[in-house]
Amino acid sequence: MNASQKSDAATIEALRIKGYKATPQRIAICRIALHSREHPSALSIYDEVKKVHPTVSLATVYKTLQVLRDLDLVQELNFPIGQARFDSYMKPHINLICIQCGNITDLDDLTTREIANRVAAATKFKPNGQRIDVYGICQKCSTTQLEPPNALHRAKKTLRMQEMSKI
Amino acid sequence: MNASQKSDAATIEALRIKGYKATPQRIAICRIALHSREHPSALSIYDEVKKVHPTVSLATVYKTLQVLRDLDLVQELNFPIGQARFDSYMKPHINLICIQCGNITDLDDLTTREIANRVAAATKFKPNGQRIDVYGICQKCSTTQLEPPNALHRAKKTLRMQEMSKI
DNA sequence: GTGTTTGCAAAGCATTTGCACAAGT
DNA sequence: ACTTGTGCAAATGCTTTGCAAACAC
Repeated sequence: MNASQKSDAATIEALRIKGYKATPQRIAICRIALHSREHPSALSIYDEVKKVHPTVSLATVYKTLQVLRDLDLVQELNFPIGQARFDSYMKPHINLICIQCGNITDLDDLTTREIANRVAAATKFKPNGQRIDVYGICQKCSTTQLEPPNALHRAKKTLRMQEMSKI
Repeated sequence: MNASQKSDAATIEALRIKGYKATPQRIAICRIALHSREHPSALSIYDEVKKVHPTVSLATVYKTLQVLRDLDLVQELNFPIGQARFDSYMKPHINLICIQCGNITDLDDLTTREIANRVAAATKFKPNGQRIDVYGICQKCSTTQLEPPNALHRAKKTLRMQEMSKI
C-alpha cells in the first residue's frame, strides 16, 4: 500500500464514521484539500479534480468541503475579496498571508497554543477554536520586481481583483 | 465642543487629509463605524444611519466603509456565512467571537503585539497587519438556556462555526 | 466651477440549493 | 432496497458598479 492509498484509506474511514459515503469524487477532492499545502480555494480544487473526474461539478466540491468542515478536517478562511481558502492544518498556528500574491503559508508558533488558555484565564469566554492571520509581503514578492496585483486588499479606487493564485 | 463634535472633527480631518470630502452621510456612518463596540455589519450601520439620514443608501455605507479601510480606520472581518463585520480597534488584540450569538468582543492581550515580531524573527515574511480570532461561547450564552440562532452559524448539519482550528 | 459623492437600480461573484438520475453500502 | 451523492441549472445573499443628479470645496 503506497502513501496515497494509505491516506485514501484514512479519508474513507473518516467519512464513513460519520455516515458519509466514500465516493470517488469525494476521495479525489479530499486528496487535494487535505494534502495540499497551498490553501486551495474551492475553484482551484475543482480545476485539479477535473483532471481526474472531468464531469465533476463545482457544487460537489463545495458540498464536500462542507463535509470536511463537519469532520473538522479543514478550516475555511474568508477574506474581503476572492474565494475562501481551505486550510487542513488544524493545530493552532499562524497563517502568513501575502497581500501581494495571495499565497498562504502555515507557520508553527508554540505561543499560539497558549492563546486560548490566556483567554480562558482572563475572561468568562469558553474558547473552542482559533484563527491567527499575519498579513504582509512574502519573501518571494519582496525580492521580485513586480508581482501581479494583490488578491486580498481592495485598492482605493476599485481595482478589480484578478484571480488568486492557483494551487 | 462636546465629545461627539470632537470626534466628528477628527473624522473630517482624517477624510480631508486623503482628499475625501466630508459629507453628512460619511460623518454619520463614521460615528457608528468608528465609535461602536459592536463590530457592526454594513447592514446594521445602514439601519442606524437611516434614523438620521432616512434616504441614505446601503451602497453609500459600503463605499464609506471602503474609505475607512483605505484610511486604516477599520478592519473588515469576514466569516464563512453572514455579513462582514467591521472592527475599529486597530491595535493588535484578540477578537472573541461567540459562535452561539455572534457577538464579537475585543480583548487586549499584550502577547498579541509580539506576534508580528516573532514572525519577522523566524521567517523572511514582512508583516504589516494581523487578525486574531478566538471562537467559542460567550459568558452570556453559557449562562443562558438557549439563544436565538445566530448569524455565524449555518443552520444545517454543521452547527459549529468552522473558521477555526481545534485547540 | 470642478471634481466627488450620492442614491438608485442593475450587475457581479462566490456559494448554496432543488431536483432527477446515479451510485454506495 | 434504501439512502445518500452527483451534476446541472437556477437561486441566493452580500457587495460592487454605472450613471445622472446633487453636493463639497
